[in-house]
Amino acid sequence: MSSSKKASPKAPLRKAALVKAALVKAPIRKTAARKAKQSGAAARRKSAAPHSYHHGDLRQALLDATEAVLLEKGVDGLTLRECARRAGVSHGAPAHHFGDVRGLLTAFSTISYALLDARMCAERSAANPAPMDQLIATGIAYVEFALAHPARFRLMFRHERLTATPSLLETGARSYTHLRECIEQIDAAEGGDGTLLNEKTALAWTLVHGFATLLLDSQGFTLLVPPGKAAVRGFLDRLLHLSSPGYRASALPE
Amino acid sequence: MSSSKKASPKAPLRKAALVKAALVKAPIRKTAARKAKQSGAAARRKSAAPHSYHHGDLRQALLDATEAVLLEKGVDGLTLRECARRAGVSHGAPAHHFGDVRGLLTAFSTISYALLDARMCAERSAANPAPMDQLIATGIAYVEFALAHPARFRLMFRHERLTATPSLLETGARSYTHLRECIEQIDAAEGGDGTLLNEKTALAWTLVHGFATLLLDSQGFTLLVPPGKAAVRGFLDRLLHLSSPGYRASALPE
DNA sequence: GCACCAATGTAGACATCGACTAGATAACGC
DNA sequence: GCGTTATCTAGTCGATGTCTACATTGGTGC
Repeated sequence: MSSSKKASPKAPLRKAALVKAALVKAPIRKTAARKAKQSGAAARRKSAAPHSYHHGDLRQALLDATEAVLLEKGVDGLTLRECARRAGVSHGAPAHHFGDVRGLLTAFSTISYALLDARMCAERSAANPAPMDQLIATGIAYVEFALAHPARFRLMFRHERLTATPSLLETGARSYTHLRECIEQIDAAEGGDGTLLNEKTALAWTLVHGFATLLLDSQGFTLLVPPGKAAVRGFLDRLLHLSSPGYRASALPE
Repeated sequence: MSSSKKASPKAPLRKAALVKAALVKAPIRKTAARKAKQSGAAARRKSAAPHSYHHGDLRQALLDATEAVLLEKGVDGLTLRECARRAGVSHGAPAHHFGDVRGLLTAFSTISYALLDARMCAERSAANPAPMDQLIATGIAYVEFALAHPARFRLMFRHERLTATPSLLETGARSYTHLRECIEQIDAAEGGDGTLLNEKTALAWTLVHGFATLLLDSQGFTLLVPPGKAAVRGFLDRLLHLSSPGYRASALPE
């Protein structure tokens, strides 16, 4: 039973369940149900606002709970029931908003991609307008998002846990678009003829994604990178500069 | 085996369970247990070899089952009980060899890292001895391992599902060592003074790891890369060549 | 006002999972 | 042979995702 723990706020719920169990299949009395409802609402919302049987904004509450659980336990430690508990709601309630766990994770990932896009936009517009600086700022934004939201970032690429909805694909494509635009700007500034644009875009994406992924998931890689947020940023900056001839090349070196 | 049960290989097992359940706490009769044992062994091994209560090589059988399940269902679809079923053994048996599911996955990952190392060794020794060719061959080996064994590769970096045993860390460090040696060879050939060696190693690792990871886990990245194994290899080759000035640089460009 | 309805939430059931335990069996050293 | 140890079976427990039946609510149409 979901109310098996934490005596105080959920006690009435458990009491109602016990009453029902004792009556064995008897119809739930409305009075008991009403009491359970009210204190349940009290538990789920700290405010003194009037409660109701319905949550009010369960969808957002579940997304918030998802973020909290992801932070604490990672993608694999996340369960639908835990999110429901944190939202102060029964374990079946999320189904009305997200269908199943894939639906919840997909919605959460879509939001995460939008956050990544927002960060890349912000860093890009704050950076020097020189094309290479634009690319570097965009790449750093990508990595810093991953480091700031590791569980979000990991989930975004766990497509076996997600459903490829149109909005997920659309928001997911935006980070690519940013990099692509930067590469095209560099190519134009260098008087390039558009050769190797796919390769150059892939090089930039590969670099920032590989860096973020290894930093998050490889013990050994961490030893290569100096500790501290500023030092990591500086290291990444050097990496991007080391590869900068590749973005300007008009033909393959060597 | 007095009871005729060719219909289902597990019928005798189930029957024995029912018998035991019916007797409720009564000691298991050795005759029934023996029958269950023998046909259980028959189910687990297709050969006509003499069966025994003990599997003989359950550890390897579980690792084989792990590979099969990973191929079919991915890391998240793998369960200890499914591996036990495929090995023809009860669901508790794996605990004696791997402790828990983390132990099984850790052992499997250690083997996978060794396979990656073997592949990198082979490609490296088969390549042109020129330092840059050595690096490119090593990088391609890394990516081709990931593409050939996607579930293995993904598991290797899911450290929240693994235990950092010494052998895992040791085998896991070898791929880094390969890249590092290639970078040092290039630096020596260019008459470098060893500056930026960490950055250059990270650049190479980042590139191949990001490429492999994106190719496996990003729908959008796949669109950048031409289809087909040879085309992917060629694309990666161009990426590595594009970044080649970075490995030779004696200082940061620009 | 008011009856109805779709949306939302609760509670229980079910199969399955990982982990743990007690006990059965086999292999091995003596 | 005999005892010790490793291996395997079967049962149990709490937890999970999903499904279903039912309760509650807010709104819509009359």
